[in-house]
Amino acid sequence: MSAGDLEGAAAQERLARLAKVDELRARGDDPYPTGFRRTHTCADLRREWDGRLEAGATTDDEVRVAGRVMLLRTQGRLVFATARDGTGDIQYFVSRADLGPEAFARFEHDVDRGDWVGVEGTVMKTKRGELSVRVRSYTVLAKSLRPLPEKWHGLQDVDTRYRQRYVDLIVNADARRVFGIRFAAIAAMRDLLARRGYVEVETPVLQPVPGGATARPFQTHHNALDMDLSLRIAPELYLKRLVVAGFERVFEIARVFRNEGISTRHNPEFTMLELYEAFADYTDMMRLTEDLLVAAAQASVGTTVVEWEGATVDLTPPWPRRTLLDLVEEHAGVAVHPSQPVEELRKVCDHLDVPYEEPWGPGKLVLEIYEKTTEHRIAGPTFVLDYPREVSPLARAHRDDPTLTERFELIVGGRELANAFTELNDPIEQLARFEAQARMKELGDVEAHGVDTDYVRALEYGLPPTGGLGIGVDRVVMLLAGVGSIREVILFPHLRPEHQHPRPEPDGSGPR
RNA sequence: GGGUCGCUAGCUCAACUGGCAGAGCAACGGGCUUUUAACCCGCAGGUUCAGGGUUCGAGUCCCUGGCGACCCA
Repeated sequence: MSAGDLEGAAAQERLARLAKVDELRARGDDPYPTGFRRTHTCADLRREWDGRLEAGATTDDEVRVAGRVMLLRTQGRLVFATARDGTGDIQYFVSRADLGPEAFARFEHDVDRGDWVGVEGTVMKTKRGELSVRVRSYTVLAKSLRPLPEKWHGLQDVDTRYRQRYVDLIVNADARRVFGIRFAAIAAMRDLLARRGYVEVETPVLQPVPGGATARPFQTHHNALDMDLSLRIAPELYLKRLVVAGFERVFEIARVFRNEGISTRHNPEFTMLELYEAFADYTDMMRLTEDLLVAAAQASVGTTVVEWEGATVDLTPPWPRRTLLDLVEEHAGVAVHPSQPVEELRKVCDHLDVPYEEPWGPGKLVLEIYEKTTEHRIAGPTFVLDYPREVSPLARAHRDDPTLTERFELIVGGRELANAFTELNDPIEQLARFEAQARMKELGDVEAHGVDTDYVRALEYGLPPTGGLGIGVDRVVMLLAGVGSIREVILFPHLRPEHQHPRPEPDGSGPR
């Protein structure tokens, strides 16, 4: 990699560090050696010695540790360096008396903040009580060429934080905290499902008929087969094929792709936990949702009461269960039902200032009224039950009302965190639902569900009664970490290209 | 898609109503044997996001564009 992105002082500094690389090599020291055998991590050192050494104590305990130099304090013939590894940090106590004048001068000159440095020495505690390694010899393990951001304020520029997440993670403890929560939450959910006998599976990302959600897919092309494929918008239809196959409990932590705008709530690729359980229905899925989120919260933040977007969210179960229609009546002040004629519902929309489109049937109109007037006001956690059948092409009709489905969404802070239903397992009805979606697609709905005839064929072999659940992992992590933007919980979020200078048009008018 | 705000040294930020582009950290040179964002002295570092315009004079005002943040749809 060239330094084409560096100018001025930064380029100068990089050249100075490259000169140090050359000097190391000239002396026979590899600035990028093959390895370093360490005896302890920083956490090991603190665990074994921190409690039993007094300030000023020295030992003969030999250790080898390695870390990135995060802070350097030189004090005449002493250097104090704070080094950090994956477990924590430790101070290197570097003394001219211990190293000898030549090696000491080399250390002062060679080592910059940001370098990876391994040391060999003895464990001690300074007069001020800081556990340290008294360094007898050191090895540069990886010479850094670029300076780290300011040591106190860290890296603040959000654009750079996302583009160079590695730097963000080096210098910003809060970024490390957020991703620690993410990894712990995912591990906890995976563990809980494994303990309950769920099998983790992998299903196709490249799909000929993207299904399982209403969303625009990314299109791609397989050259050898000369066929168009889509990146999956959900793993749902493949996971249910596996339930047909006899896997009674399956799940996948699936990266899915939706060709939509980018915002604080949307990234074009995000992570869903989807699971299916034979002989369960959506009420079982509610209990499982509670169990999963409580496990994730306890494992990652140690509590089920969290602060999010200025509100306190109490995840202690059970969570309220409210029907969508009741909630609309409560928040919009109108009783609606998908059995009403379209004309009546359009009048309600006009009254509530909810825009609608010509092809929408009563179910879609009811959903739109809910989303525009009610959903964002639900603090939650609340299970919103019984969505209209017209907008739920994969969910089983409600046992008490055929215009509705046995489906819920979990809403917290006005946002959908999970979506679940008693699965539709009647192949004839599924085909009819697909065909209704296909008609919507013909009328211009780019998000309408495609007809997956192989999925219908699978259903014809018999899908047992099944409950299914999808959890928006990124949004759950946002909740647990208390952050407002999905970009804060995705390691490498999508951004526009970094360097894009306007290219003058031939007529001189510039880009549009 | 619309609106508001932002972009100044590698990083974090100043620069009043249009009037000499600055500080701290980092770097570089020097001092300092118990520091914790160490400290002290010195030195260097700029296409003020890009392009155009107004003006005696633009970081600052206007226009176009880029990137980002926030709000709305």
